[in-house]
Amino acid sequence: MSSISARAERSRLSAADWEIAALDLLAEQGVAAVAVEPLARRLGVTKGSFYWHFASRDELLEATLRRWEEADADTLTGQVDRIADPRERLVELFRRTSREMRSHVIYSALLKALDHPAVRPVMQRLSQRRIQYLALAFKALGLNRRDALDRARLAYSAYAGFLQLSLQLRTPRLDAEEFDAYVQHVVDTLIPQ
Amino acid sequence: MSSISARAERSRLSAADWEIAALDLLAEQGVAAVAVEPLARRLGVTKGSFYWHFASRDELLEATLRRWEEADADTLTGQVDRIADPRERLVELFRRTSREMRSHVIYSALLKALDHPAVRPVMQRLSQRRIQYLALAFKALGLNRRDALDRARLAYSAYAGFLQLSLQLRTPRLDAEEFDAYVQHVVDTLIPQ
DNA sequence: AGCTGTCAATACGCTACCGTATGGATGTAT
DNA sequence: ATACATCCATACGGTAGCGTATTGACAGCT
Repeated sequence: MSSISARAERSRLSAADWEIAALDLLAEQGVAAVAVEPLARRLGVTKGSFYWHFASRDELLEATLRRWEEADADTLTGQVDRIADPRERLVELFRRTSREMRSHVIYSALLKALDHPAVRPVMQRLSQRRIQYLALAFKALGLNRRDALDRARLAYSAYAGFLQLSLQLRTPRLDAEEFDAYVQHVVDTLIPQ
Repeated sequence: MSSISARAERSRLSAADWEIAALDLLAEQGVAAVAVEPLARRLGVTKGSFYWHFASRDELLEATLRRWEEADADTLTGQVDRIADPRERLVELFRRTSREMRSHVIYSALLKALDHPAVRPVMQRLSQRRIQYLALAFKALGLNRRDALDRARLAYSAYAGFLQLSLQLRTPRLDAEEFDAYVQHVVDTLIPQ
């Protein structure tokens, strides 16, 4: 029998469940799509549940971004930090960055919501950290302070811009081979020696 | 006398007036802010007027983008086309691009709305044209087809990314001197010789 | 003076979302 | 078995925007 309810099996939800679902939605449809009622529909509950876990939509957004920043944010640099040779480390960072995906989708979605007061500070911190990391790496390659910082800005801008262009614009998609060639070109152009 | 109405002097409006106002709003607050009722308030009329000139909000958006694409879009390349030396032409293009402003604000706002069906095709055409232009310029500098196209993609990505980062993120703002130095660094890094 | 076309005001219904209030269901401890 | 805390449903009121229908104001022409 049991017309108990549409969604059986799923037990009750925690705040974390909402945050994870919010991040999924964010990745798929952007910050604006992270709305209470759509999320509730997606989770098979009503917003009566939501407002038990969170005080407001903004609180959810902030929690979601916090979670993302802590967990997902800088796994990449961690992965290459053990590479001793500075040039190899940079090259490998570029390579890995070019293959990561989900993280970039979210980053790109957040890039489109920089006017939102909950998003901007997160992205400011993140960009700052990453640019500093790059600047350090370029300094290790022999560039002076000035050039290293400028090169880091350039590389990071190229990264952000490419994301927008390829993920959002769906410009004539590069196939795998073209893409690898492009990454190689970027490496050759932006990394000294 | 005359409590005739709040807004006196202003005569009646044309479709073009609405498009221009829409572009202003777009530059200031992004695509989402181009909404009928706020626009009407701003123009000191009600939407009764709007729906005489346009069938829908989308029609306004498309008209506005068309206007922008035709008028504002590629004035820059036109300005440098007469420079004979290919390297000087590219350098000058970079320099001028770095000083233009309003056009970039709009471009950057549109970059954040690439998921909108009225926006994407415009930006696709524009990016395509600009990347092709850059690729040609790099070929004139002696790069082979492959490298020229990749370099064009890289330069254009750096442009788009920098816009997002500096206009939207309000990252520790570069002052004029730092900015000029950065542009010079970009020129030195991306333009061969 | 009256007609007609152009632009605008008002009033309305509709959708999608936010947030609140209140009560119901279910598990766990006693 | 009862009591409490936890999680959820339902129903409500509010805002902001879209789009429509109807009527009004005014200018130019005849």
